[in-house]
Amino acid sequence: MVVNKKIISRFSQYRKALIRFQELGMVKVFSDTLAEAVGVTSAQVRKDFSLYGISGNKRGGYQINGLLDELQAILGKDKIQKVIVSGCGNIGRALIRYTGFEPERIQIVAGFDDDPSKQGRIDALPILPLDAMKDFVSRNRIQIGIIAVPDSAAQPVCDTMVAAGIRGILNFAPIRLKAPDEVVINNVYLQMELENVIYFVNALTKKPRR
Amino acid sequence: MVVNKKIISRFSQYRKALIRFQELGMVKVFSDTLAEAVGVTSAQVRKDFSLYGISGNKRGGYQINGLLDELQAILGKDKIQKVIVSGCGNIGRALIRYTGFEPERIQIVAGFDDDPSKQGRIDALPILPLDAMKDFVSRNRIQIGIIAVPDSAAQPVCDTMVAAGIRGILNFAPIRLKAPDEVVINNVYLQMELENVIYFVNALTKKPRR
DNA sequence: TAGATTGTTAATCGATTAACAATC
DNA sequence: TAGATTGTTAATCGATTAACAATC
Repeated sequence: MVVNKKIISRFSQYRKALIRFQELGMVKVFSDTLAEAVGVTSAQVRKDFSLYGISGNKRGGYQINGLLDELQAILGKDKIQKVIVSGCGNIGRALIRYTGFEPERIQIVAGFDDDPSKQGRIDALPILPLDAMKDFVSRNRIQIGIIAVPDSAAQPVCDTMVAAGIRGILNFAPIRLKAPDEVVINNVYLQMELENVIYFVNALTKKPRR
Repeated sequence: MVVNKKIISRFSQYRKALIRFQELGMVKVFSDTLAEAVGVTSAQVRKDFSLYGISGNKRGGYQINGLLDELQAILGKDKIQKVIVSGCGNIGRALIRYTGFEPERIQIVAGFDDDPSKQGRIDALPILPLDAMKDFVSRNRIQIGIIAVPDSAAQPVCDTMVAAGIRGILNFAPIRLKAPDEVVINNVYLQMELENVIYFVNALTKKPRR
């Protein structure tokens, strides 16, 4: 992968901050202001932008409107992104019902689960057996999938997704998935994130200063 | 913060891999083998261990048992970690019901939500109003909290947690929380993780090679 | 002993930041 | 014009890796 994951995360955060600024009626912004809002240095902001050929005005900062357009395009916000979810247990169902995606133009269009008791519909969203994935994905030209199944099912589900034509996966199973290089995989390891917090809390309480 | 977040994440992963190895009946392991399982270099593994004073045998690798004990201690697995969840909507409820925490000795002991329709119990777990947090936290000596409330409520809930004595927070709200330096905050920005996948999928499909 | 693996040092790599010339 | 901010280069910082002496 050529570009860094972190710069894209920052773009997401810049975007969020800019939307807030815009709502406050602001029209332009300095690298300094944006940096502060996101918690990075102003050099970082300017570097990031220049790396993507985004330029401002030498003394007037950046036009929020134009800047947002550029970021939207980079992040693929210019069109609605359709996503499927595999595994409709606790996490899967929460994601399906999660209201934070819609305003970001991310739309979950179907769930998949082989447990018949979960098939049918969740809030108007069809929940289908895994068998139906390939057909559904190609028919609707889906590129992105979320894996929210238990450990043991994660790799086979991943294989099914890849075979169905999915190009990018957000994985919640605490497993390192094997997939061809051209498939993008991003892992969200919940226990690990929590363990991280626990470690640092323990570390700080043990040696109070240092 | 003195130590790096990434090394702790790797410790979590080493630990998981070692448990798998142990289940396979393995007794000792080489840095090479462990590295492969986690997807890092063997130098990384040895460096990480030596940084924490963990040593192996010059020709016999590492004893899995002893290694696990050390990692458990570092990660705070030597005792059960009690955690509270604030916000019992989609995400909060999913975390409460999530079965992946228990085997990791992470125990969610209460939920908090000011919506009376959510108060009561979820699967035997008490769901209380935020008012009750301070008392509950100090009585049960809780140090860790999860924030799974909508944007606008996140900062006040964070303040409540800090006031109640919480030392570490795992935050799911797409917001940068403000808290005193000694409070550890780890953010899980779900939209951002998905946006990352979307970006790289788009980037790869646009310029197929490079 | 010969061979293999650790532990650590030094080299490399990449990302962040400081600094400043260009310029509006 | 004087002042302020961008865009970029060079310096710094930190993390990863290569390499190898120590040693079991």
